[in-house]
Amino acid sequence: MSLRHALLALLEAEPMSGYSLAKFFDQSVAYVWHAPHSQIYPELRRMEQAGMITGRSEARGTFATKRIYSLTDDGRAELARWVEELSPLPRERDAAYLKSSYFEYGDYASARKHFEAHRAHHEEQRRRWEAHVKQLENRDTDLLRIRLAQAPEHLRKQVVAYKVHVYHGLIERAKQEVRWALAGLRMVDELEAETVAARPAPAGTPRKAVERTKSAGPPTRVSRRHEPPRR
Amino acid sequence: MSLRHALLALLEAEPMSGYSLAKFFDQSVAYVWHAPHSQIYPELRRMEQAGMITGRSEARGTFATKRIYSLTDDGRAELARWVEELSPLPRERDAAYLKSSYFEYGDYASARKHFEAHRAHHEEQRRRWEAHVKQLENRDTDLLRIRLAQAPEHLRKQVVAYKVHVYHGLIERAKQEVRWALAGLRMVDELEAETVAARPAPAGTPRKAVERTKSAGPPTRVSRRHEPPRR
DNA sequence: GACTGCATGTAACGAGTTACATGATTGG
DNA sequence: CCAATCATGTAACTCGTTACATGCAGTC
Repeated sequence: MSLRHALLALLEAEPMSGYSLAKFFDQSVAYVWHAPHSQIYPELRRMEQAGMITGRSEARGTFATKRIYSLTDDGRAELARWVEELSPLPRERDAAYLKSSYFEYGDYASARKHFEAHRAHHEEQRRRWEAHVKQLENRDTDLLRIRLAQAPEHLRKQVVAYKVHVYHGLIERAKQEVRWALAGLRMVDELEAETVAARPAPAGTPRKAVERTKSAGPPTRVSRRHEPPRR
Repeated sequence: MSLRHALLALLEAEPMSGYSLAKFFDQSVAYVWHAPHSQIYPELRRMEQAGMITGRSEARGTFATKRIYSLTDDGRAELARWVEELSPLPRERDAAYLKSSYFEYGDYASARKHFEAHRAHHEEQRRRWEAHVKQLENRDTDLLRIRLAQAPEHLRKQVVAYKVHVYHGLIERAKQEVRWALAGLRMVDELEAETVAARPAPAGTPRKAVERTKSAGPPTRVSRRHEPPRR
């Protein structure tokens, strides 16, 4: 139930409406745990039901109202409990790596396209995280300012340090993914070079022809060969 | 829909029952994408409905039967399509890092406990992946042998290479996570040392006493401080 | 005859995604 | 008055988790 606890942590900084919560969420927690507003509003109602937060309606303009939620003691206790508690680390589930395991069902161009996209994605992520960690280090986000203003002096250092450490971790991860993608691209080059070497084409033959050069063997399109196993 | 395509890929190697599928799954794909059998059986039925696989019932002993699924041409096409297709990389969602961002709500011991568990988990993962990649490199798993026996010669190298690359990536990731956890532990030490320095205890005072040494200020247990925000 | 492995499921729930939907307020 | 932004939702669906449930087959 990470969403719930992320919301508790945000409300610990300051009472807010669901809308502001969603805004702050996008600018902070969402870098680590994404959630759309359609998940936030109902969760807030469930949390209120469970007594972790209370909402009071506040006027907005003449006719409209908004609902401001604040933490209850139970909510604070739940937040503390969650932070203490070791949660089981999730099972591995990585769609990109799964697909990469089966690139032999596609061609070299496809493998390259995927590794290239992987690289681009994680470079972008890295940029975003680096920008954000810089803000954190300068204590330059709205949320952090609020939090620091409230935290007792001896905790301020920790408030920043833990978050910075998390973002450094994310950045290193992103770098690792970029390295992995680049190594993947090099690997594809090598595999292709070997294919070419194994089937030497007459000088000047365009690269494309590689697919169907040898005449030996059955018509071997890449994904053929599917008789039921003889046993 | 990664589960579906993982199953297609397994069936591409050899027709199998749901049960064997689940077994092979656990010994291969599950290192990258975990799924329990309760998810596999219904998915197989849906895939049959969709025409990607066909099942025939086969006798087992005198009374029992089992259902053996094989890929159809549509299934093969779907597998090829999926491998070609760029799927959007998933949004970040990391419960452990999220919680780490808020370690200031717990005490140093709790932060240490978490980083320590993180380290242990990823060291274990690394061991498992290293063992598996060794098997892959030696072409020493049942599934890989089947696959290699069927694959046209020019694809064999790729079949192994892509998988090995994936596991190398996972191993590097695990190492990175271990480094992150260790850095976290060092950080906690530093934070605690600073706390001690800021509240100098009489020489000879045992470390434990740090928590309640100074008499100035309110009774400040490390994880206290949860009055509603005064403003 | 008991235990282990083979074989296949259901049901309830929780979490997350995408799309649709509506209306008030504020500032230019 | 129009657009952006504040504000709050619902509905349908997919995916995944956990627990419960059943029964045959082979072997010691």
